[in-house]
Parts: sequence; structure tokens; C-alpha cells
Amino acid sequence: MKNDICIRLEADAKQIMNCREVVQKLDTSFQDLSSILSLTGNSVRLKLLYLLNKEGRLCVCDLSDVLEMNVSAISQHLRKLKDRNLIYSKKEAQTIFYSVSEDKLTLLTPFFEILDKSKVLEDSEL
Amino acid sequence: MKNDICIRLEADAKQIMNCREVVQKLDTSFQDLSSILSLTGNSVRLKLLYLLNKEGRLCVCDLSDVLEMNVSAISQHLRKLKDRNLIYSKKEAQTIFYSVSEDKLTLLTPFFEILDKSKVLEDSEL
DNA sequence: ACAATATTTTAGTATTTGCTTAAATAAGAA
DNA sequence: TTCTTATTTAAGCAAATACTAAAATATTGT
Repeated sequence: MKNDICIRLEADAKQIMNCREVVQKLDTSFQDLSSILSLTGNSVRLKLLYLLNKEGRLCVCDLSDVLEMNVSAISQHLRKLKDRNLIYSKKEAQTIFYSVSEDKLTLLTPFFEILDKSKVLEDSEL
Repeated sequence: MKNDICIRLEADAKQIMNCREVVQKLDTSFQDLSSILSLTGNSVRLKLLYLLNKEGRLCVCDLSDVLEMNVSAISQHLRKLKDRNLIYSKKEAQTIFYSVSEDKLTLLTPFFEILDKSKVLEDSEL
């Protein structure tokens, strides 16, 4: 780790220190937000969220059918989403229905809008 | 793969087929968006984007100083961000300055706002 | 109680990711 | 040209991720 300290002449020590403080202060926020974004950063899970939002609620079985993927694989993705409270489940008889958490829609709706827009427009903001 | 087809009585075949079509039609959009989100889904890269947006432009050396991380590690993160056009670089003498791409701000600004809000409020929407 | 349905969980594995170290590239200064 | 600075790239490895297959759990119907 010899490259640890920047000796660039132009470097603005005050700027660096200020940035360092901000980043340290917001550290847990960075962790929290990035861990949510990493969940949406998987195409299968993004599809799951999109579908749940579109249809209101769906069970593992439905989702497995739609995405043509193993039930177990879908279930494991749903668990991750649930662990981070992006979705919640409601049991009805043997079936467990999943839905998107209301309080996460502020973050998620823009993504759904981008996806919907790309259906119409060919060139999107991606 | 015996669990491939859902035989749930309640299942709505029309709904499933409709969902399948939508997902297939939007498939590349899901890939594109999720690959961008997976980049923001790493706390180091999220910090890099936040800092570049806040300061306008910074070099690897600065960022390495701020995050107290290896220059090489930072450089590799920057490359990933650059490959997906989330940032761009401008060479000035020996120094390479990175900045956030204008056209990605629509997607990214909400994240920065969430982070800034969490600085004031204790409980955020995460 | 037993079988069928719906789902989760566990274990195993292959791929991907993030970081370290060292070597390579590039530009200005001596 | 050689040295220093600024940065990237390549190689290697440990940890995380995503999927498959099989076993476990739970609920309903017979």
C-alpha cells in the first residue's frame, strides 16, 4: 500500500478532508442504499419487482411460470427482496402472495417508468 | 426441472401469458437497467458517483485519498462506471479527471437526494 | 392418516466480483 | 534520456452470488 497517499501537487487538501468527512458521516446510508440497489441490480429480481408492481400480487408459482425459471430459484430471490423489505408476503391458504412494499415505491417507480418508456421509445436513457 | 409448470388451480393463464409477453418484450431493457443498477449497488461505486457529482470532477488519486483505498481498486471501479457510461474522463496533463455523465443524472440524482436527506433526517426511506 | 399442492430451505457448485500486488503505459521534469 | 508522477492493466485469490437438485415444512382434500 505505498500508493496510499496522494502527493499530487494540484490536490486540494481542504477538499479532500471535506469529502472524507461527508463520506464518513453518510457511511451507513451508503451501505443501506447500495444494498437495496444491488438487489435491483439483478435482472431476475428487477423483473420480479416490475411484475409484482404491475399485477399487484403474485405467488412464486406464477412468477416461476412467467420467467420460466425454477421455483426454488425464484423463491430464493423473493427471500432476498423480502429480507430488505422491498416486498412483503401474505399467506392465503397454501398460497403465499408477494407484493411490493408501499414505502419503497418512491425509489422503485422511476425504474418501472424507465422500463415502460423503453417499451414505446426505442432509445431510452440507459 | 419438474416444477417448471404451475398447476395451481387459481392460476390465471391469461395473466401469466400477458406477463410473459411483457417481460420478453422488455428483456433487453431489464438487462440494461439492471446492469446499471448493479453498478450503483456497490457502496464504493455509489460513493464515487456521489463524490464526483458533489465535486464536479476528481481524479483517481483524490478519490483514493478520500475513500482511503488502493488507487488500483478505485481505478478498476471507475473503469466499470466508465464502461457503462455513468461517468466520463478528461485528461489534463498527467491527471485524468472523472465526472458524472449528464444524461445519467435523471437516474442518479434521486439517489444523491436520498443520501443527502439521510444526513439531516435520521430515519430515511431506506 | 395419507396424498397432493405450494413453498421454503439446505447443500453443492460454477461463475462473478472486489481487492491486492506487481508490471505496464503515459506525460512532464531534470 | 532517465526519473518521477499519475494512472491503468494483468494475474491471482478469497468471498459473494445464482442456480440446481434434493429434502423439509405447511396446508388442504380424501
